Order: sequence, then C-alpha cells, then structure tokens
Amino acid sequence: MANKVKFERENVVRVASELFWKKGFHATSTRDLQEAVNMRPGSIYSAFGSKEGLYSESLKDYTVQMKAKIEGFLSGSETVLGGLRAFVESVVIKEKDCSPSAICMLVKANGEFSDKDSNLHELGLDLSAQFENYLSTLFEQAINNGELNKNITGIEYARFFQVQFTGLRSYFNRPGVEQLAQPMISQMFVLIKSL
Amino acid sequence: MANKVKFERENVVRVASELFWKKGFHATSTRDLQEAVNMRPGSIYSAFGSKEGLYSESLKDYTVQMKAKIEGFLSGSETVLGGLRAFVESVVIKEKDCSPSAICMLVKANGEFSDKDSNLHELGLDLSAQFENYLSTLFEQAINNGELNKNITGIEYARFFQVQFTGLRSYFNRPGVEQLAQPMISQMFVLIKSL
DNA sequence: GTTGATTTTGAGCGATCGTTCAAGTTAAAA
DNA sequence: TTTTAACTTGAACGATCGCTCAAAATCAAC
Repeated sequence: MANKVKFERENVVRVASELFWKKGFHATSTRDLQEAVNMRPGSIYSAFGSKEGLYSESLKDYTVQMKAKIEGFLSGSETVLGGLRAFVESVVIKEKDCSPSAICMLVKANGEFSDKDSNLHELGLDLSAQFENYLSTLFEQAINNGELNKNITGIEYARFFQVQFTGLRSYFNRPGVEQLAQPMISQMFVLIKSL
Repeated sequence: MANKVKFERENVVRVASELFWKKGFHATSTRDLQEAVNMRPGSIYSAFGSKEGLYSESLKDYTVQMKAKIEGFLSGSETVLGGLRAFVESVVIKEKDCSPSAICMLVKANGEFSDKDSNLHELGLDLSAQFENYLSTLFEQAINNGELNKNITGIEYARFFQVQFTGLRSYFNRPGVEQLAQPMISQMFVLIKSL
C-alpha cells in the first residue's frame, strides 16, 4: 500500500495551536496556517477536514499540554499547593514574553465564540468543565494532605483558583506592571489558605 | 448650508458597540454593521473613516457607559463599596442574559489585538489604564470614608478589584453556575475589606 | 522495475471581505 | 425659485477568504 504521511501530526497541531492562541480563530487565515505548518491546503484539509477541525484539535491539545505542565510542576514539588504556585508563577511571570498570549487559550476561545450553538463554543465549555474537574481532584489531594482545611470542598477551591488565575493573567496582559506579579501571586495563595 | 446628517451619532455608536462587543472585531463584518445601524457604506465611511475607526469610537463609548453605570449605582448607595457591589451584582447576575457578552468589552479587546503596534491594541491599553485610575479614586474615597482600612492604597484596592471582577465575569461566562454568583461576589467583598 | 493505492501539490473556485466614488437626494442660503 | 454645498446611496472594485480537486509525486508490495 502506497505512501506514508510526511508530516508529524503532533508538531503540526502544536504549531497551529500557537498561532491560533496568539491571533485568535477569526484573525488566523488558512494561509497563515499553511505557512506556519509548512503544508499545502490539500494536505491540511485531508488531515483535519476544515479550519474549524484544526482549531478544535489545537484547543484540545492546548488543554493536554497545560495539564502536562501542571503535572510537571507537581512532581517537582513536595506539596500540591507548591506545585500549583510554581505553575502560576511560571505562566504569569516567566513565560510572559515568550508565550503566544498572556491569556489562556481556553479563556480566549470562550470569549471569541459567542454563537451559543456553534461547535467551537460547546467545545470550549466542555474543555473548561473538564479542566475544573481536574483542578478539583488536585485540591482534594491538598485537603487530604492537610495542606488546606476542610471548610470548603475541592470544587470550591478549584473555582476560587480559576477566578484568581484568570483575573491575574488578564491583569498582567499589559506592559509596565511586571513587578506587581510576584506579590499578587503570593497574596493569591495566602487567600486560598485562608478560605 | 446644504444638508444635515440624518443619523444620530450616539445611537449608531451604541448599536455598533453592542455588535462589536458580542462578536468581536474580526468576526463582525462591515455588512453586519451596515444592517445593524441601518446605514449604507458610504455614510459609515464618511462618518467614521473605517471599520477600525468605528470600533475605536465604539470601545471609547463602552468605557464611558460603564463609568456612567458605576456612577448611577454609587449615587444610589450610601457607601462606595455598596455602590460597587451593586454594580458587580448587576453585571454578573442581572445582565448576564441580556448583555451582548458576559465578558467586559475592554478585556475582550485586549485579548483580541495581539499585534503590539496596532492602533486598537494601544487604545485598549490606554482605556484600561484610564479605568484603573478611575477605580483608584473610588477606592481612595472609600478609604477616606472609613469604609476600608489604610493598610493598602487606593490603586492597590483597584488592582485587586479588577482581578476579582475580571475573573468572576470570565468564570460566569458559562451556563449552569448561576447560583454560585451571589456567594462568590459576597466572598469578593469580604476579601476586599480584609486586605 | 512495474504496479497501484495513497499522499502531496498548487492553481484556482465562488464567496465574502473592507472600501471607494460617481450619481442621486436633500435642504439651507441666495 | 434657483443655487449649491453637504449628505446618502449602492453598484462594484481589488484583495483575501475558506476550500476543492485533478494532476503529480511517492513508496510499499510484488
């Protein structure tokens, strides 16, 4: 049987993901994508079906990468909270200028697709719910480890974390406030422990 | 001499603003706008110069409307904090289903224009800075009224408020979590008073 | 080396994009 | 009433959009 695919699907999706993350879905043209992934339109469309299909796979991959990054920081830390804090500091401070965007790609997606019955709108909601569940399990571990008290549940800690994290990333999506990041992250974790 | 303009600039900008707010800049076509404001392309272009020009005026108008709304709640409340809380509750809870988007148009704009040297990117940063200054003056009033302690300054309260408010709006930009809004807003103001 | 299923290529389709401008309409000034 | 500057209209321009598909290239199987 014939021929083999010449591109590595993983790499293509990651490159596309970075472009979509930076520019958004509507501002990214298929020609931008062709150049970025070095494929001709026919190959892209036979592999992913449509621009929407490629975006869909890119967004799913983004959440996988994000969870992998968190796992990395967790395994490098004694505590769950320490791992999460290293993750937040890495995203908000260290990667601020090399990341495609300061804003979470999933948050951007949920903001961009306003049409309630579009596939991408539903995908964003679905992935957000999954991520919240993932965070919940982490905070339940933290509770069981005695890192956090039992006044509130894992899901409630997860909600609070998401509000703080999203708010911080949005706030630091601007120049000239870099020196505020470390103290505000510290404050965030002080507040978490005081809930 | 000659003729008078037939449209009311205020209304046109407000309608355009709602459409841009809902769909974003790139997903809103000039033909969408023509239909929404009931004007032909020539009139729009003679009045606003370009799609970007109309967006620019729409975004500026949005911030004016937002400040006006805050002023309204402030004059209906005994305290600054009470007014701000009524404002947050109105935006996050009451207007959730009639507003063009759950996300602040200014936050959306700052997320959408990634090109650092585009006019709209700079406009977003500029309006954000202005809004933070406006919030700072409000919190300074609250401090002087004795509503808040003097441990931190007005600008620091303003930053905290923005992080919480943006995070909350992003979190409640999804279906099925409505009953969490009131307790989380209460928590937000408890935290503000405890800083 | 030949075959033949599979993948890659890229010219180009129809649709839509932001925008222009000559022609038509309007109403204040003369 | 006539003039005339200002405003409105909408057909249409060139560019770009997402996407298609016939032809060329590729390589495992024989």
